[in-house]
Amino acid sequence: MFSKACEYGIKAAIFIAVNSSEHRRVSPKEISEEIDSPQAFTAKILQALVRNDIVQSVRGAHGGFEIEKDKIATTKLSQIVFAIDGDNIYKGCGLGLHTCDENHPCPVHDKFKVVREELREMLENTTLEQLALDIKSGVSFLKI
Amino acid sequence: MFSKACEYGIKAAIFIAVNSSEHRRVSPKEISEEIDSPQAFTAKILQALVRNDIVQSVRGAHGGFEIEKDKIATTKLSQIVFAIDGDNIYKGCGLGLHTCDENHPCPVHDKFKVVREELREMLENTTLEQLALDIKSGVSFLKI
DNA sequence: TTTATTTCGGATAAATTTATCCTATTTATA
DNA sequence: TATAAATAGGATAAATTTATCCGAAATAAA
Repeated sequence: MFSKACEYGIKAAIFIAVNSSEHRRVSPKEISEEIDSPQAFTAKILQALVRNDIVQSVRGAHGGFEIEKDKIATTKLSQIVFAIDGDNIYKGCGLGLHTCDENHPCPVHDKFKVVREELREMLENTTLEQLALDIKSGVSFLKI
Repeated sequence: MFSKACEYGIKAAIFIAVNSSEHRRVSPKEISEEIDSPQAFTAKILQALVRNDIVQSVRGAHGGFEIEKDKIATTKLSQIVFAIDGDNIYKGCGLGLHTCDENHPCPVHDKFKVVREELREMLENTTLEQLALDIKSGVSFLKI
């Protein structure tokens, strides 16, 4: 469904959010350990999140990654997915046609529309804050 | 969402179904032209569909690919997807956790469940016949 | 100002997916 | 039985995704 990069990106953002809410910056090393992902690759994905203004980075000693408090509440899952995988997952044609719309639908266009719409809504209605809260309270998990 | 291989496989199966319903066998060349896919790669995918007993092949002169009439009506989209991509798309964890269930959910487990369920239902309730009929009547399209 | 710490970013490698090529095998028919 | 027409399948290549490595740049603190 999502690329590995996107899976790591989502989990990393959640972990950063959890720690930022407790005023702790975290390093790629810490992040990759907590979300069980390759460190250098995760660092690349973090760069993408920084460029897309989803995560803040602080270079140098005592640096690390963090997310502003307001952003934790306002950032949607869709923004993270978009920053890494683009919007093809909930916008593109299910069978890869270049043009696929009501006038020129692929064979699964109508049936797919429902699923894609459900996915889009889910991504747009889920905030980093909600996901981080469940991790903090031990209701959900980032690895294993 | 689906792999390229899976997209080609679905479109190929629909095209074969359309032609089989008119008692015509089709070749990989014809198929790849009609669904706009690379011929040799498509041929590989057809082999997989044959091995999974979704499509029949007839070797030698006047051979080609076909689908038995009953199978057109009973084959579900889910079977084609399963034969090529497996069931990870609607069974696996959205964030790639090895274990992800009610007892040990990933952060998006509950929210994802709805989408995955919708997808699974769609794939299991859509038959090749339905898709082929829309192509025959010019309501939907296999390329462009 | 030097040093230690930390992210940034380019180069490269490994793995997987997508795609091509060529020969073997099968089958109908002349 | 020979030939032509087809699919099967192995080997290989190209493209993309995933992953690693290392030096450059930035920053806090000694």
